[in-house]
Amino acid sequence: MTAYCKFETTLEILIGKWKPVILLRLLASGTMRFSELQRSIPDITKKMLSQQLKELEYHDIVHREVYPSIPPKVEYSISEYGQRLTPILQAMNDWGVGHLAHLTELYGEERSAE
Amino acid sequence: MTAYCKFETTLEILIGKWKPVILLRLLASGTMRFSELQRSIPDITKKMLSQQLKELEYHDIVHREVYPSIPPKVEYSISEYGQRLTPILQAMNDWGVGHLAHLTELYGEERSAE
DNA sequence: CTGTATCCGATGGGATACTG
DNA sequence: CAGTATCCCATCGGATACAG
Repeated sequence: MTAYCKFETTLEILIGKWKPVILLRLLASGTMRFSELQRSIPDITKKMLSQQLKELEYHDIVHREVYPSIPPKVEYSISEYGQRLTPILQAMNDWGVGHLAHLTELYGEERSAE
Repeated sequence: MTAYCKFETTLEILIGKWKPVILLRLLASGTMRFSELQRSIPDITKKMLSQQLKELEYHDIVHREVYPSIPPKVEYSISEYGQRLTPILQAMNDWGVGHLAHLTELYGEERSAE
């Protein structure tokens, strides 16, 4: 019974202003350094990037590889386990694309951005 | 290009403390009155129920049917368009259930609720 | 380079009272 | 019955400075 009410769990893990774009970048590029991610997401601050990555890492969706060199080098990637999320992300993306069109139908072009 | 980065859209529509449980109730029961929904979700306030329903209605996921009687009667249901979300909700639910088990594997029983 | 700490304003959601 | 209005607090996220 309670086992059938857990899509909030998925939602909670994906919630966070920058998690979607971080996931998208990592899915597209495979592996990225901290600074690469930061450069590829112009408006994100180090604090938020670090925080959101840490949460994704806790949930084993993102893998963090540290190279103990000077200067430090840290690489992020989608973990093997995290790959299992990609069909859902893809489905959500497809629905989102269609939905923006649907909103335009309903309310017209000018309000579709709401 | 930009058309491929819209799963945030889906996320935004589903975000809201009570939307998942509202959707679940409506999916299970088909059609429910405002007061039925409120009774079936013990801790929700009228303000939040009304607000979250209004947002779901704006996105054409929930249908609102008003019966102009005294006392007023309003029934809510998942719209036809909204049905197209259910495979995603189901997929998210399944992933969520599996993920809670995964967290238990990773961190043990006592931390799986985090 | 890869972060953490602090402060602070914006937003989300709860309690309560009021209304058509 | 089915909401809305108001106030208030907790959490989230941005700016900036500091650190290993």
